[in-house]
Amino acid sequence: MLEERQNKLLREIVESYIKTARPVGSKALCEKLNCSSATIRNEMAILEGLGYIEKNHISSGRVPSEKGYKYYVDNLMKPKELSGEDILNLQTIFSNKDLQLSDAINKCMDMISDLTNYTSIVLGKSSKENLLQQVSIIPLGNNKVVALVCTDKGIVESKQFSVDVTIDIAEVVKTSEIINKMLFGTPIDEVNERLEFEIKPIISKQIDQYEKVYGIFYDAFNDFIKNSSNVHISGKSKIFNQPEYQDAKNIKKLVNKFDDESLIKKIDESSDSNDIKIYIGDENEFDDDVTIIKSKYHVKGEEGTIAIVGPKRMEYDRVVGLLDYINKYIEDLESGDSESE
Amino acid sequence: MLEERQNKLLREIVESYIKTARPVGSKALCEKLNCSSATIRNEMAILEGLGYIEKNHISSGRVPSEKGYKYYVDNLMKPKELSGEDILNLQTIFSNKDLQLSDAINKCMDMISDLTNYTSIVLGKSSKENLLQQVSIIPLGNNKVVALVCTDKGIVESKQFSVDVTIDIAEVVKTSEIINKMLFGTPIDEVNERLEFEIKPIISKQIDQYEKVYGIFYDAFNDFIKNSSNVHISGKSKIFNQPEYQDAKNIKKLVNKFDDESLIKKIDESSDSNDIKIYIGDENEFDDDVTIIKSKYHVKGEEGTIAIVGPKRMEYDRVVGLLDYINKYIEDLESGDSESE
DNA sequence: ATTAGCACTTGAAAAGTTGCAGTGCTAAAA
DNA sequence: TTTTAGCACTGCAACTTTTCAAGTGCTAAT
Repeated sequence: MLEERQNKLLREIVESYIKTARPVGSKALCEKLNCSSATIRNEMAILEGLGYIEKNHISSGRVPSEKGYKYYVDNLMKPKELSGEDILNLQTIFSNKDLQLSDAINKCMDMISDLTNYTSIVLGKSSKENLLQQVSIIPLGNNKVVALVCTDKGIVESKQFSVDVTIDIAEVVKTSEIINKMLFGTPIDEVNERLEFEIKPIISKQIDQYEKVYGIFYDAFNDFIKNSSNVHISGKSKIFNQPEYQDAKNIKKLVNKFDDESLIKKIDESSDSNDIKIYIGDENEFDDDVTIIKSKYHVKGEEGTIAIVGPKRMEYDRVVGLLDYINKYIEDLESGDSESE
Repeated sequence: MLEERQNKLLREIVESYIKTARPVGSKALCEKLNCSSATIRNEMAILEGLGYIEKNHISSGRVPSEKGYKYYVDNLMKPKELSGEDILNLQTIFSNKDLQLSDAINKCMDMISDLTNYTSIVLGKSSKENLLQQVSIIPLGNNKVVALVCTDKGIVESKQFSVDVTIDIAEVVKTSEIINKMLFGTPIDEVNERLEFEIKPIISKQIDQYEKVYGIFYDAFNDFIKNSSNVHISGKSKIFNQPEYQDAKNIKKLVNKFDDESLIKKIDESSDSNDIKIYIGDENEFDDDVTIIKSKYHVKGEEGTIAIVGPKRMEYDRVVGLLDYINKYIEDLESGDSESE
């Protein structure tokens, strides 16, 4: 732990750098700390020795190191109260009852991205905790059918199949009825197992070509699990308004990363707690030059991660404040269950 | 129309510039045209006078103007034959019968984007020519239902509703049955009209709270029409490998445009013909500095636009060749209807 | 422990230097 | 009439040099 004055100094350096993106010199801080620039230089030398701040070159001002940012967010920063306007905006989005929750979250993140000039990401995973409500077969004619899977949370995925001419579509429908009767309420990610061990033996006796019919349902459920993780990114280009993205190389590097869906999906927060987590620079897997602030949400069987991607020189207090607010809102939803028209 | 040698000269200039992205000088073309650099300079002066080529500055080589590119694509260029490898790749994608057509098109465009380092866009509109196959109501409990709409082409959209406690869900289901009986086969964009004038009078007699029940279906169909235009962009960042995107400003400008969905949707080709259309620079609404090559596809009730976005200095012959191939394939599908496992 | 003062360092911006790739024009050759 | 060789000229791009401001560390005095 640092001394009082060092804390204050570090905070001033971090906040000034966040605001201006320019290295901070000793003179600029005289007033704030009520002492001379020489004193500040001495203290700075200490902070630098401890690794909290850095120089770009020998005669430049100081810039926070990753360790410095970390110390700042852990010890010096307080989440910022939202402005009345921000609160109003967010409430407007949430109060729109026509939006499904996931859409409301997406809209919020759009707004945050707009407000902050950072990029925001929502990684929703809807398959977990979803229970099979109903599987339906809709015949289209021309030997095609649509199989659709609906869960108790109202999430629907559909898949089209061309069925072999040798198969009687009535038998496919019959199978769907058996599945509905026997597997209703099964967690969606366990359905295929039960399909194999419980349903297959039954239909093998009643239905010709049961292997092929089985395949249709197997594929449909598989598809559900695969597709139901969805990604929403807002303001991919917002972050490029930040002064660290002035040259082509940095921009391209990041554009490429935003374009790489598998990389984006890795942002998914693995921890269970709903706390806000901050990953600065090297601490995140996505990109060394950014900070990612994430938090998880769980609500009514949907879960996911919301994340803000910004430069390391990010307005930590503000972003944490915003995410705090959203989290609290979602939690209220979950517990209060204040659902009515 | 230009003279023979001028045609040849312009073609060489355009193709050289496309290949190298460097202004073309007179010396470099001596061999190709079998004459001295002085002669070429004279001809160049004429082409410049006519507006087909330009100089960046007084002592630089020549660069094609937009008019020059246009003349090139209209008069000088021949679509390039695809390499065996390209054909193989495309066929592999199309031969995968598990993919719905729209997915296959998306995959193709992904591939083209990879192959060419341009960005490709698919704007699908699936609502047109789609006929109502079935509307289903799946009750979820907790006074919620999912309404889903399926068309004869197998396209499904679903929407969740909280139904008023005063409404009997059985009546909602009953309404869905009436709709299925009466409106089966109705073009999806006409359903809501018939819903109002044919269904509403009927249910008004049979069902309590028919206004609210009506609203559910009305919203569901509306949603279908709204959501069923989908956008697929591949290789948003590919185009930045092109040498014209070396500086931050250009990149940001384009990143912003790719991020603006409403702008992307405007790319939708309005003409009816399936021809390949080329919009160079100012000719397109998207961005002055790019060329967009588009074509429309219609197949089995799905229609849409595929587009390639590249620098004006684009390999026109190759891209046109690729799109030609895809178009031809889609047309075959439509007429031949070669559908079997 | 703090501060004033000073020599020193560095990068960024401005100004200057050079060479090259390409031009237009003229006059001669075909 | 068309083509070509030759030459003076131009502008950029890349490189070097100059200048300047901002900031530092260290020393000695407070």
